[in-house]
Amino acid sequence: MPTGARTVAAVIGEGALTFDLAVPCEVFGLDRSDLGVDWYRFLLVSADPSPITTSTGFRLDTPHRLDALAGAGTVVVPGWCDPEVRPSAALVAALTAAHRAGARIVSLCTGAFVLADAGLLDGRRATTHWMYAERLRARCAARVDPAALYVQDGNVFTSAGTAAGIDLCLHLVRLDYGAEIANAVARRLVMPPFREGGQAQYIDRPLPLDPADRAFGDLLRWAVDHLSEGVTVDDLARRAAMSTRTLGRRFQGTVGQSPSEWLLGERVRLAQRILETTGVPLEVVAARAGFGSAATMRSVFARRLRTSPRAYRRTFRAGGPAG
DNA sequence: AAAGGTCTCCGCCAGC
DNA sequence: ATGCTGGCGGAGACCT
Repeated sequence: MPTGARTVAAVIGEGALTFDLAVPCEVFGLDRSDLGVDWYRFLLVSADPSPITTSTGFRLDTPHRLDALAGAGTVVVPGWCDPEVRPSAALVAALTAAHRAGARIVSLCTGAFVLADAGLLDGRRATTHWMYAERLRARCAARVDPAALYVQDGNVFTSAGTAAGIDLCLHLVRLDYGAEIANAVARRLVMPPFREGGQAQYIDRPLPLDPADRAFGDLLRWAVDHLSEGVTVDDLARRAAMSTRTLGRRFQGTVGQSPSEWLLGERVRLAQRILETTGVPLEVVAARAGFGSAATMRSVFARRLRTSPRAYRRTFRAGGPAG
């Protein structure tokens, strides 16, 4: 591992959004030596002459300048004041140099526009706050996914609106220190270690009380109530009296996921609850959550939670580290 | 651990 | 025309 790999630099500028800039400070910048691992070295970097004035109006004197990016293993760009304010040539140069040197480049919310202007998103999958997705598409050659909470494409990471930045930062911790440490940090932040569903569920919808939507809600409730019976996509379609083709489209439009993706997420969520609250054998947990077998549940946990059912139970059953 | 079988997704297109 | 629907089939994910 190259030197400085555990160094995280967050770059802010005039008008920095205070919540966004606080996210990397909180996740990477606090002393967490009590977790028993060598924690990150965190640098708050200003791209503009310091002190800068934040979006909230208070002034912030940052200890580092752009040259600090050179040694960082991870560079985070929190939400920028306004996507129309273009990053300076010096910032673009520092970012591209860091990327060339192998650093992970991370944006939170509208920070994605800075990455776009640096040419780092071209040809990649990316996301940003859903209100800005169209503008980001127009700005660069990225495949913008407005439904994701965060997207990793190689060593370029982007996340959706403000709070999703926490999800992404926890994802980075998970990559660096593993699921248990990431979960411990999540508990400290009083955050779920892994949020299901993407930002589609937070996007404003004009007709929330549409009868069709209510019927859809009933369908989802029915599915959740019958998870242990091994509900399939066909079952859902039959229940909803529509073809699987139409059901798939409705799901994508309403939930932001495919039916099976959603089903799997619900099974995982149920299994998590059973693991947290009972000591029943994993076979029984799998059956109750509607997985075909404990082996299937295990592989789904590995894929979606980056942990095993057993490890999950060990971490979250009764009395983990205090919040 | 690998392979064969099943399920799911999604673009396409025609029908209402 | 417009918009929703649903069958089809290949590709690929997923399960056993």
